[in-house]
This record gives sequence, C-alpha cells and structure tokens, in this order.
Amino acid sequence: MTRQTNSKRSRRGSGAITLRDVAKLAGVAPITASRAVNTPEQVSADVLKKVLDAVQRTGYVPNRMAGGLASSRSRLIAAVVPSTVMSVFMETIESLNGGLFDAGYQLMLGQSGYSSAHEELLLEAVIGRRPDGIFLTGILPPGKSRTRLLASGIPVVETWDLTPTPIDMLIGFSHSDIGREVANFLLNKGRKRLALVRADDERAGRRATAFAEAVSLHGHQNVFVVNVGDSRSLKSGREAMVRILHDAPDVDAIFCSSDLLALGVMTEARAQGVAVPERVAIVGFGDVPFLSDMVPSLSTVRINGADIGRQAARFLIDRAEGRAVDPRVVDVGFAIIERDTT
Amino acid sequence: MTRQTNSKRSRRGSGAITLRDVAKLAGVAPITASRAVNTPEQVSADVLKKVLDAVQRTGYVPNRMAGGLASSRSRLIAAVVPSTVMSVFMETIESLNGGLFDAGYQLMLGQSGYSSAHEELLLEAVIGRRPDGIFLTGILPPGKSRTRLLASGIPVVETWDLTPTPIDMLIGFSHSDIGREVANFLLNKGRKRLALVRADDERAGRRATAFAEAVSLHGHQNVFVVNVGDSRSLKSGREAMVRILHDAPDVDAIFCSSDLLALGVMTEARAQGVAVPERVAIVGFGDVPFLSDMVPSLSTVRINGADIGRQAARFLIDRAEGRAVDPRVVDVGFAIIERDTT
DNA sequence: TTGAAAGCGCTAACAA
DNA sequence: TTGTTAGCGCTTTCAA
Repeated sequence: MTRQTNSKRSRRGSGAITLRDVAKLAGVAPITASRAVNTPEQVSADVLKKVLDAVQRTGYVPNRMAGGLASSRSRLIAAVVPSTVMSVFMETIESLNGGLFDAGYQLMLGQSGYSSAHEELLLEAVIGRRPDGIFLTGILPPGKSRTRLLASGIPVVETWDLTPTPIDMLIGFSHSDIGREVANFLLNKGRKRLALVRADDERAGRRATAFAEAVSLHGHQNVFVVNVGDSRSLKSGREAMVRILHDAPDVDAIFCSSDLLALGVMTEARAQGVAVPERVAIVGFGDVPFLSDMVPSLSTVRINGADIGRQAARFLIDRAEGRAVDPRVVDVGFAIIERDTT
Repeated sequence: MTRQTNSKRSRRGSGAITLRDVAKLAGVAPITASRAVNTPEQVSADVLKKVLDAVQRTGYVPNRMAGGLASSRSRLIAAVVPSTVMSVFMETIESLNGGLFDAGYQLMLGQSGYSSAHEELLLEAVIGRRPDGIFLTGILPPGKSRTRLLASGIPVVETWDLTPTPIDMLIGFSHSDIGREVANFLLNKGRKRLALVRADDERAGRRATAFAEAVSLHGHQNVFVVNVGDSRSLKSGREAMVRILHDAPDVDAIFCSSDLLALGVMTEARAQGVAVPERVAIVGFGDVPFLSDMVPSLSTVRINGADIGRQAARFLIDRAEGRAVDPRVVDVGFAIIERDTT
C-alpha cells in the first residue's frame, strides 16, 4: 500500500481516508464514487469495479456524520429507557436494535428515570444528534420535553402504554385492562381477599386502580395495597409479603407490579411455610423468561416486548424513509399466563 | 414568535433553526454565537446574554453532526455487547452511559453475539460514525475486525477479561484465577467431587480449564462437566442438574458459568429433594442482584460491573479529550461471595 | 451514466 | 473579545 503524504493538507480533518481519496484512486469524480458506494445500480459495471477496488485497497469507511449532514438523514434512531439492568424493556430494545441494524440504522441509547431535569437534558442531547426517529419507553406527559420533541419534527414512537393523545406513533397496551382482567381472573378462581404489591410507577398505578375497581365491583373487601416505592428488588417483594402476612393474614391472592417482586413474595411465602397457590395465589407482571421454569412456576401477565420492538423499528424506518405509517396506533395487547402459582 | 420565510433558502437542509439564525437574532457573528454556547468564558457578559436569549427564543438545539464534522470530535462513544436481555453486562453499560452523559457524551449501542460476519458489519457501522471511543465487551481476537479497529485509530477499551495483547486499553479480570480460586474454595470446604455447568463461551471455558487444573492438582477425581451450549437459561441449569444427578450422583459441588444457570441447578435440586448445601454446594457467576435474597441465597463470584463501566467512561473521556491514560490496563479483580449454597 | 458546483451547519485557524 | 475565511466529508442540484 502506498502512503500518500499530501503536503498541501492543512491541520484540520481527521486524517482518515475520504471519498476523495477513493475517487482519485479509482480515477473518477467524488460524486461518482459516492454513487458506486451508495447506489451501485446508477453506475456502470466498469466504474463500480474500479471504485469498489479502491475501497478495498484503502480500507475506506464512509463518514456518516458528513453524509448525515449533507443529506439531513442521520440513519440514527434514539431510544430512551428508564433503566437497563434487569429491565423488561431490554427485550424490546434488543429486537428494535436488530430491526434497525438490518435496515442500516443505528441505535443511540439514553437513560431517563432520574430527575425530570435530567430528562430534559437527555432529550436535548438526543435532538442534537438529529436522529431520524425516537423511541420512547412509555408516553411523554405534557411539558417542556414534549413540546420540544413536537417542535423538532422528528418521528416519535411511544410504547408500553396507550393514550388518546400520542405525540406521533404509539405501540402499547392498556394497563387498566390488565388490572381489571387480572382481578377478574383471580376472583373467578374463587379468591376473596386480594392484595397488590406495587412499585411507585404511574403505569403500575393505573393497573392498581383498575384492579381495585374491579374488586369493589364484585362487592369484595378492599384491596390490601403495599407500595414498595422505587425499589423493585426481590427483597422489596419479600418485605411486602411480610407486611401482608402480618397486617392482612386473610389475603389469598396477590398481584405484583413486576415478576421480580412476585418472586420476592414467593420466596417469603416459602420461607414462612405459606403454601402457594393453596393459601395464596400470586400473579406477576412482565413474564421474565426464567420464571416459567421455577418451581412453582409463576403466573404472570405477558407482554410481547420483542414484538413492540419489531413494530417500532418498522414504524420508525418507514417514516425515516418518507413512507406514511397508518394506523399510527397499535394495541399489542397482553396475555394472562396461568402457571403454578394460581 | 415570528415565522421567517426566507425565500432565498434552497430546498436543502432540514429547515431547523441554525446557529446562523441565533447569531443574526443576537446581532453577532456565527462564530461568536458558537463561542457563547460552547465556551461562554471566552465571551463578554453582554454578548453571552444576547446569545443565550436568542437561543431561548428560537429553541435552538445545536446540530452535533455538523459540530462533529467540523471539529473531528463526535462526542459519541460506541459500546458493543453480546446481548442486552438478562445480561450481566448491562450494569456496566448503565454506569458507562451515566459517566458519559455527565461529560456530554452519548452512547451508541451495538449488539454482537451473532455471526462473525455480523460483527464485522457492526464494527464497520460503528467506525462509520467516527466515535471518539469504543467500548468492547470482552477482548477482540486477531482478525479483520481487530485490524480495522487498530487502523481506525479510535481509542478502544476492552473489558471483562485480561490479555497480554490488548488493542489499546483494558479493564478486566482473570478468568483463570476465578476458576482456580473457586475450585480451591470448594475443596477447602471439604468437597470431593466437583462438577461444572457451563455455557459455550470462551471465557467460561478458561474458567473451566483452570477449575479442572486446580482440582487435578489436588489429586481429586476429574471434574464432571456439563456444557449447556448457547442456552444460558434457567431451564438449561435444571437440565444440567438432571444429568449430573443421573450420571454422577456423587457430585457434591457445582460451579456454574452464570447465576441463572446456578438458579436452575438449585431449582432442580429442590424439585428432586437434594439438599443444598448439605449434599451439593452451588456457586454461580456474576452476582445478579436478586439472588442474594433468595432462599437459599446463592454463593457466587462477584464482578463489580458498575466499576468497570465507570472506569471505562473515564478512560474513554480522557482519551477523547487528548489526555493520556496510564496505566492502560486495570485488573478490577473479583470476589467469591459466600452465602447459603456453600 | 458522469461530473461541476454549491452547500449541509458547524468550528479551526488566523486576523483585527 | 470579536470576526473573516475556509474548510470538515459528504450529497443535492443541475448540467452535460
């Protein structure tokens, strides 16, 4: 390989191989080299060969920042998740990322879930990259961030929830429906005294409300609620179960706002010799894969997270490439998976 | 707000507010507006106020693609992980991302772990973005990808392993040491017949080899090995335990290549009435948070993933800002956490 | 099918 | 402290 020391080169630039270098080597104009690389069908076989050859020889990798700037298309999609560790959302992110990659897009990952000041900064940072689309976990409440997003004109898909007022596109399911149906499911099994273990999270709150409503509609005693705050750990589940056993020992069914909390409840039940499901039935939320193989296996609410990611990728890519998306709202539903704990 | 219909504007561009617009509104030159936004200390109080005011009024968000192109600094860090779902690496990614965000950098996430052809494509896509640094999970074996990375000149930090030949920076620990020390730990507890349940993964392989060596060094019977292949699920752990109980019923200690596999082994043990730790001791790997609160709680090898992420962020940022990193190799070590299962 | 010119939105370099 | 100029590396637009 010949090393070209272009003495005219200024101190700017990264020094990497550019399309110019490739074009020069191939003996064509830069724009022709660009076409050969991006839209080979627009170029003669001869030119194509020469350019591809030059690409090989130089190890040229197109600079997507430059391309994005020139074309106003970054081929970047931003995803915002509240957390990544042990999170039900990662299944969605994984399938989203897969779909994007196959179509030549890349994923930027931002973590919200701290303060709202942080969220604003995050969104500003995201918009600064001029992504071709934004994936949001949850729906964005009215506020500065929402206004900014709207103003940016970037396609947005909100997920994991439903709302009559989406920013743009929406792929989710009804948390109220889940709360109601889980309550009915438990009541139909003859359970009389229901409890709820929930994290301090707005969506869990809506499931809880609908759950309580369904119970009172059946004329049953009030739901015993344990709010574990921000801590979604297994330990919180155990502590919640201690409270239930102490304060409401007649409880015979518990709906938890996450599978991990449910596992904690199960763990404490076993530790205290409380039979599951005989004395207490337990239902989780999220369908973390491995809980189906525990003994007893956990009944839970399954959300098809991979499907959400797949559809979100399709929506975002369609919009990025100028195609309309219709309908822009999809309810992916949910399923109550009955296993041993009920 | 007045809408400016600039009739001279061509059909190019995104139509968004640019630094020019802000500068014009503030009555200064674009570069001055740039300084006010990026290096406010270089600008008079009066100018600063006018520019910031104009930014507020217009809702200007700097275009980082343009900035990155002009300055050859993308403020983007790419991270490559094999998988995101239920993965021990996410703790690292989360702390990496946190550290980067606070310093004004953003994270691009790529998933390897498919074919090596996929990995090459991924790396090419990553390099195309001209990130200021690349975070790799694991070490990159010699090959086309490694050569490319080296040629790109982008700072790289490899993690979760040690090697005498890192690409650039390295933050990890010794898998051989872990295998050896876990074996010694178990042997010192009086265990005689050791087994290993492992996924088909090169690092797990090195732990396994060292484990077996330590055992034979003590003159004990060969280690009974179950390779669960690519499936790291709880179910595989259960199946592995079925095999052990059937083929090597005298096994009294099992080292698993992940906590989830260990949980599967525990689950099957309980299902079959095998006392843990009385008849069989179990050690996991990774220290997934919730397993410390299970009954029995799992003994495991703890890796401080958050620390790896934090240090990686520091390394990468230092290099991105032109500071040297020395030493470039850090061994973060590990800890054997003894809990109920041993 | 190929190319010349212009510019995407920003910042480095130099000058005042 | 502020501004002018000239790019960064690519693609759009228009012309041949």
